[in-house]
Amino acid sequence: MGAGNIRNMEEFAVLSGISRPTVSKYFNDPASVRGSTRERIEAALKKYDYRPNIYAMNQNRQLTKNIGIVVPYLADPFFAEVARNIERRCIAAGFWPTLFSSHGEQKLENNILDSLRSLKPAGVLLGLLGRASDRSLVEKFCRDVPTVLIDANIEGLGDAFIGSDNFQSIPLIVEYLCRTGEPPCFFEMPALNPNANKRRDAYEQAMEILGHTSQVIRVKGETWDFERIGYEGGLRVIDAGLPKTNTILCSNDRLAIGFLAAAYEKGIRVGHDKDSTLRVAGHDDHPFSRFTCPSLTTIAQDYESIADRSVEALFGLIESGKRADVRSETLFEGKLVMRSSA
Amino acid sequence: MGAGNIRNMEEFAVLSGISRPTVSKYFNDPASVRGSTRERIEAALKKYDYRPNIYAMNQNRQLTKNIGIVVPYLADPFFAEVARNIERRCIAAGFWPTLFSSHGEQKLENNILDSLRSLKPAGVLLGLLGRASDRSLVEKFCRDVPTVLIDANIEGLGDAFIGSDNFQSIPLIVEYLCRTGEPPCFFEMPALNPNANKRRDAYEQAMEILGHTSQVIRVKGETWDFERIGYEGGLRVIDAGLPKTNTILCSNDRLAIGFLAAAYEKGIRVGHDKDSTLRVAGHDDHPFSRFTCPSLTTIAQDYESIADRSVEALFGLIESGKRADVRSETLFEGKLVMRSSA
DNA sequence: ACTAAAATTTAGCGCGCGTAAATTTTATTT
DNA sequence: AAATAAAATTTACGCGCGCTAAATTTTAGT
Repeated sequence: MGAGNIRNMEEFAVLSGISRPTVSKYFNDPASVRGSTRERIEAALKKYDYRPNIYAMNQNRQLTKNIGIVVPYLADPFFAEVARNIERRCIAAGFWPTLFSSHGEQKLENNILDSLRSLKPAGVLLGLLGRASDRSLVEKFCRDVPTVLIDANIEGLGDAFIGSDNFQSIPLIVEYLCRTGEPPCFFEMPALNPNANKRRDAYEQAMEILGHTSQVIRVKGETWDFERIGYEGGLRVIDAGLPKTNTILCSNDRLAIGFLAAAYEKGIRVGHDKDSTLRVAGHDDHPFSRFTCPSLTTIAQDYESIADRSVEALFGLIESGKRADVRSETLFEGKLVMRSSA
Repeated sequence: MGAGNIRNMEEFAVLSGISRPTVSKYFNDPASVRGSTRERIEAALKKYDYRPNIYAMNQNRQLTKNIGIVVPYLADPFFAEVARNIERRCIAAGFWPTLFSSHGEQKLENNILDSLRSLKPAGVLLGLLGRASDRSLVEKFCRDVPTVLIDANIEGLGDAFIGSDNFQSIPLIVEYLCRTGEPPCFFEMPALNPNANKRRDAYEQAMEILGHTSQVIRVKGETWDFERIGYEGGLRVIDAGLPKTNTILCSNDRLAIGFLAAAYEKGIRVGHDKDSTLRVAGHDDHPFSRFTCPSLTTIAQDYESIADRSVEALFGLIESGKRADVRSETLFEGKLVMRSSA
């Protein structure tokens, strides 16, 4: 018996020998019906391959099973990886995740929030652009929809924040670099989001504690093509004469990838060995950092834990049915990944 | 006047002084109502900020304004880039694109097709896993939903295919490599989709025409972590003694990135200059290929044209209201991008 | 066998909108 | 200005399911 025959839940209910309200209950939560009932429904399901009309389902529901996942820039494999992990967990929990990318543009981010409103999601995992975000618009959104912020911690926004602890990870790698060679200068990322400034501040703090002088390579612009910024910045730095140190800590791996390209092009050997004249380190453990030349010493963020905790936090909100009394912040520690570049 | 006041289209219609069905018509196509009517509705829209309930909208519609975009592996920036371009065009045309990634897994791909069915999309842009796809399931899906295949051309599936012309691009780069140095061997990608075999075949053809002997470095496995495969393959090839040529054409850039990492690690200098002992080329012009060490000579696929043409093809299908009589195949030519690696 | 609790069924309203058919308004022509 | 066609609007109905309350059946425990 094919699919197209069954037009609605009523028909399917008759065919499965169960009343429609019970079938409805089953689709809302299979565990809410008796085992024997569940079996009969599932037997009919295999036989007739019916699925409820999601539009009719969600129309009169105060809350859907939808979950929005928003990332600022999907072409960044870091976010692709985060999104993938989150997606999987949502599906496993019986939700419908929908992935959106702002592609670095405020206009798109605003459109996404608009669309999300229409989707009446049970909750949203929101990776904001940061500085380019429309603060008041996002604020309004967060008031209306249970929201967990990820990656970029915009003060006061959302019911919770899950991200990485820059003030742990940066000192960790700064100390490693100082132990094993010259104290690093810091190649900052564009000030797109709070992570940018936090990482720079964490660097300066760590350097001060260790008794060294900070040295920051500043960056203009607000674009997300970090490789290019790292590359061009690298060329500039190298042409203008290297900083007073042979060690460069990049604010993230994508910058480091660009920087490595510049160094390579300029014939400067990068690495922690004797033959090298420059050390370069990154932050994030970007999926491709294992395959840079040389392989990149960096801080690994725990994608799985971040995804786990984010989804947990959101589900907590959803299940409680109320909004968070206190905005919680969960920061994960990064792990030092020692490879060849520093 | 705030937002929350208006509960449905009826209320909004009263407030705007237009009948509900006309308002409904407006939301379906603003151009379908008289100019004066449109102005009154839009004035009310600014004043009251109402938006229709998408679930109620789509419930009784034979066809929604949804468009599904499916890619096999979103963590690959190539697909992220394709998806971004397609998304933009769909939005511009007033559609609701939804992005899905199979993340390399058949089970996920099947789930996505399942979900898509429920979404009743006007059409789908489908980048299939390829060999890992459930052919009969996809076939069924394509019968039910207007579908344009992208990237991976699975024979007979979908109403149209848009992709790159491997039999143009591979000979192009093979000839370039032969002109400028030793004839290349070919580092194949895992046989995940038709592109894998086509590129290898195109290589062999091109070599034969040029009077050279083909030499293929074969690869086992069916995973999407091409960098790792390129890296491990690179180590193997280098350790076992290089092939009879100093030139390696990789089936795609991600493999090349891994290969470059292996070469670097082994202290082998890659490039087209005199000091180098190895040349490496790729295919696709991956967003990061500009920043490899050395920068990667490759074939650029025209992302924008591919996105344009895919969306055009799908809109054609949607507007015509009927399915394609003949399955069309549109192949875009690649352009040679000469950088430092070969 | 009896009882309380849990699950299911019956019955029926309402959601917010699409849409066909009937009617009115507007634009065009004579 | 009247006639006619075309466009816009109104009337009226139905979609598929959520949800609830009351009635009934089934299950589990004494």
